[in-house]
Amino acid sequence: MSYLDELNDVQRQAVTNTDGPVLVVAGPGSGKTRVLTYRIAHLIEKGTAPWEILALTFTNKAAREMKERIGKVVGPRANRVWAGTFHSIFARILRVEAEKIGYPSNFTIYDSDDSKSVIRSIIQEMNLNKDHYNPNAILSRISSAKSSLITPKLYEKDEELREQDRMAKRPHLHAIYKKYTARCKRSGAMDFDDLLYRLYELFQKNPDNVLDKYREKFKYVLVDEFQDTNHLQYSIIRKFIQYDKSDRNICVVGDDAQSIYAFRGATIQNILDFEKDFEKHGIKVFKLEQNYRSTEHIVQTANEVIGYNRRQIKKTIWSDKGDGHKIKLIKAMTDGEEGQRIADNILEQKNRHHLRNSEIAILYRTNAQSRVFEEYLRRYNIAYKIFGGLSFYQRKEVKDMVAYLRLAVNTMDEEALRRVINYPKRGIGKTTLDKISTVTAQLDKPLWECLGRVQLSKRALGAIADFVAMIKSFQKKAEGENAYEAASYIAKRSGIMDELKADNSVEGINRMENVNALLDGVKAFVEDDTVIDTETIADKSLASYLQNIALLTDLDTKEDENTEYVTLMSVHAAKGLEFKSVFVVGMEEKLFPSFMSLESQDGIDEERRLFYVAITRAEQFLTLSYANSRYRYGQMRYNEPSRFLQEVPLERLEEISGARSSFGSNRPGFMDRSTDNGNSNGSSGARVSGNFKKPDRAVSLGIDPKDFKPNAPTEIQAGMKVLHLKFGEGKVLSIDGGSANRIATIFFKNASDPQQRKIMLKFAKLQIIG
DNA sequence: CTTGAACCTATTTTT
DNA sequence: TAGGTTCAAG
Repeated sequence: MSYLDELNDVQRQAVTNTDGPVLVVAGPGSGKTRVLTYRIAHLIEKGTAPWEILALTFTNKAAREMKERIGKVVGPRANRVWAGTFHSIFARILRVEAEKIGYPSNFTIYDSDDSKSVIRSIIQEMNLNKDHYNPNAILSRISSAKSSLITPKLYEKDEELREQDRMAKRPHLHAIYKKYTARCKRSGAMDFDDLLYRLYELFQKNPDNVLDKYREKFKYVLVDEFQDTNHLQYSIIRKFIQYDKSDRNICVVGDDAQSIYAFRGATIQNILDFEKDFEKHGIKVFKLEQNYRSTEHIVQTANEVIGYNRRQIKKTIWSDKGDGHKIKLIKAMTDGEEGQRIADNILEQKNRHHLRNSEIAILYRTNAQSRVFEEYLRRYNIAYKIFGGLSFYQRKEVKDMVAYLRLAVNTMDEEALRRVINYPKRGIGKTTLDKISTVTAQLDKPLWECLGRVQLSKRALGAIADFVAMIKSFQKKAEGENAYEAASYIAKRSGIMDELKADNSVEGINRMENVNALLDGVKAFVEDDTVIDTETIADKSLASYLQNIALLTDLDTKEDENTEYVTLMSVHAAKGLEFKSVFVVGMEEKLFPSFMSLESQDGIDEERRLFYVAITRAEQFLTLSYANSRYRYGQMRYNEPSRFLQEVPLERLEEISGARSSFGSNRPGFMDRSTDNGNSNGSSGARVSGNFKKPDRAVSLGIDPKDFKPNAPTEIQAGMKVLHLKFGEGKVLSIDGGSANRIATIFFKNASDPQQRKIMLKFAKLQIIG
């Protein structure tokens, strides 16, 4: 079996030890996916039927990738492996079994916006103080309750939780949880957590011995990114595998150091528990410690940094790729300067090291940071792509359209109903809706069923009757026609199309295009005949379409034909990816680590793991940067450099950038490393000295801004001597680019690294001096 | 019931 | 800053 030759010793062990419980601890870049996929391929080669294998991942992308790579070894059989995200696999099982626990099989899946909206309306209904009852906080509280298998009843009885809520001035949280649950149920809806929780409930109650069916079906279970599983997910996994006569063929793969979703209930406790739970059953542990991705400077920096965390599984990640390039640190005065300097460096790397755009990534802690980088990359004419932010399916117009589709499939879907009952405007306003809501709350029936039972004005009654008739016609279409026929009918008849057509603003046209794109997507769904996964029947109904998109995110939209762009994304989003050159920006206290994490050691530890993830994305070049000041919420804020910067080994750091001289000493602002042994972290507040205000560069160059009179951009020509406020005197070496976008390459004799800079004349202020 | 203007509030987020 | 929500007047 040739694929086994592509593995190192430990990897091969992890692949061929197929029976019994296995834990694979896999460092970054250690070939984790390869092990997982080859293990599955190996199982199939040795005679296991693909559909007897269950492989759980966290992202659609990971699942897709896995199937692809299995396919390369075993061929199209790979498609019949039950490989998918926790949510999608469980949803698939629930579609079949939901009625056993009182849900319709065509249940709606609520995304977190829907969940929040439910919570908002409950808060309103209960007349609670909005200042203390923040939907985000409440949802996360409910979510973690579910993830810990705490039902509303248990929550009510749990004094500790209740006390926490009282302390946070939201004593009625348990009541909200209860109502929320009831409301989802009467809407025939499951939120993301329910897809897990209801499956657990199903297995726990075990009607018709449904659990046995799945235990027998799945002979082998594999879990990717095990460190990101929560208690609930592990409980379900145990249901599948941990019982009397089980062979316990389970393999989990994970890295405790890369656990960055604790804020969503993930717990590395699961890894520790796993070892304990399967101790008696001959658990085998394999550690993948060789990093095939990065150079030693990068790997050792990562090792050093993560060493500051408490509690971790012992492992030594190493690389045989040689030292490579040192890690760069860029110090900037402002966020704007940071943006420019990063763009400068990207340009330089492209020139000097011949990197392509696609080999470069800028990673930040928060999505809001992308703006400045966008600005400068655009100026420099470097193609880039921003990931994250609002996804296609979260756009208002798309959600509106989808809400109609959802309603046509499941009229119990209250969130969809509320969303569109008066959009486009049809005279069913707040007052009417309030009256209906009151009745709904009394009867505890789906809102849809209450529409006819409310005392209302003639006008309102008429409007509602029209609306109901319309939705019923949609329902008929959804049942009788394929998804595209139904959807395009609904788009027209609902009035959405007319509403959008009427708006001729740029945004309006954009919205129209988005709805059309959605319809195109439906069409593609109907026409697409590729088999996505096992036993997928050619169900082209609207219901089937909705099931398909509910669990898709942004990344489903097909890749741009042009892939030559610099990647901009949050560190979270970068997990699992790799780039030749990585810029980790905004390395400042209160930003990275985030201010929300500063209160607890656990919080800091998680941020550090996040930093670890960021570092280990880089193959050859790693650049860190921070700014002394940046705009936040429209206000200038001063931040100290991130504590994590002090944890980067000095000897692996390259002192660079024009800023060096203005700092004076070797590592200005950082206290001597020896006084900080990593255990005294808690009281770090005063550790970083405040000497970060650089003298104004212009002043230090001896130029008085008053004497500086910049010339018009068009006057600048190659060969001229010019003066720049920041960089001082320089010589224009060449000029590229068209009239409006002329870029000058200028050599500044007094600037340090890089002395040669490309400057967009349109924006630059240069004075000709000769 | 609809509209516009003041008002408020901000992490990360595989699903 | 930017966006969403809320509130008071049409």
